[in-house]
Amino acid sequence: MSEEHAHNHNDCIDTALATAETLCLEQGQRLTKVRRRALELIWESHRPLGAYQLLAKLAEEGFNSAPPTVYRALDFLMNAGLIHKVESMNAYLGCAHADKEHKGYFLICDECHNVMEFDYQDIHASLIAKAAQHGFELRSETIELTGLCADCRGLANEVRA
Amino acid sequence: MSEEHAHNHNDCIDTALATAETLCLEQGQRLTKVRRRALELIWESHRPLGAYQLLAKLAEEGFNSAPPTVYRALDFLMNAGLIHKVESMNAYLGCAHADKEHKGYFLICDECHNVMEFDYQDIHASLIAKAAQHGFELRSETIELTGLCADCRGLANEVRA
DNA sequence: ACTAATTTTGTTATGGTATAACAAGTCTAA
DNA sequence: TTAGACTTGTTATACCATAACAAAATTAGT
Ligand SMILES: [Zn+2]
Ligand SMILES: [Zn+2]
Ligand SMILES: [Zn+2]
Ligand SMILES: [Zn+2]
Repeated sequence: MSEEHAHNHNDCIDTALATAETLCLEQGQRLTKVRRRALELIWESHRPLGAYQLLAKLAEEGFNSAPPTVYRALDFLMNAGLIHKVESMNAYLGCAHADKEHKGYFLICDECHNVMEFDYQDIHASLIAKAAQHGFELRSETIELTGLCADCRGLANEVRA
Repeated sequence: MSEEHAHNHNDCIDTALATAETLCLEQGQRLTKVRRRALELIWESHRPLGAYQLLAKLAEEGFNSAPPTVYRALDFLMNAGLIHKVESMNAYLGCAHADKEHKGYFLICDECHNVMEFDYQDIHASLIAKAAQHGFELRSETIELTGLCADCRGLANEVRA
């Protein structure tokens, strides 16, 4: 995860939360305490967080501990475009580009479990074209790639050079 | 699902089972009764089948009705490359190209729930390249597209013309 | 401020997906 | 034939997600 490596992750969190505030304000959505805290907790790392892991963290802090609490927060955050669900992991990840309309394409490290979101217009266009060849009208895309990230390959320097 | 439309689906099943027999023989794997029947049941349609749906069908036919029965069969069939898991649906689909090394790329119809598997070397190459740009070594790909198939758009004729 | 409508949260219950752990049976090859 | 490997049976449990309805809080109109 070279882009995310050796960075001040507090910046990630601060930016994400500031973006969330702005977006919710613009769209007349309410970023309530539990929603805001859920988003912060998801952003604690670049690893996707399971719904029940999140629920446990929220419960520790005095929030209600029944599943609907966390799924409601997750639904809200997903609808607002502030997080993505990683289908292959049944887990949730903060979105770093919430202010731009986009699909979530993910690179998932099998070793450290960090996930990098990437955007790739070329692939998106290719997929639309490919689907059209089959008479298929594309609506949504789940693109989740796994493998080894740069750090886990020990190649961070070479690659970034 | 224009390619799959108006076809004799028994051919799909027969071909899939014959391929399974051959592959298992070649690889010294045992296609036992429950595994074989599970594969047939998954191939009953081009719609992915949930593990518990499959379990119910097997149970009706006198197979053991505990979850490990079905998950073991599914694990076997997936390892043998005879089926794929559709992650975004938590469901399993017969693979029509089990004899070729490939990734499963899927077009999933939101309306009729049929799934078409497609292969797309260009996209595969693009993804490897894109991953490499991030220092990432690709191991597996989950590509699941949803939308409307040709039949459900009522465009089968135009597209196939 | 008062009230009604809307949204959010609390609560209980249930359904759907998947695996751990260990025992028993079956197949295969020496 | 017997040991080892593989497969299946069985019980229990963990994890993921939603339905349904009640209560509380927020918002908007008066
Ligand atoms: Zn970060
Ligand atoms: Zn890694
Ligand atoms: Zn068919
Ligand atoms: Zn369709």
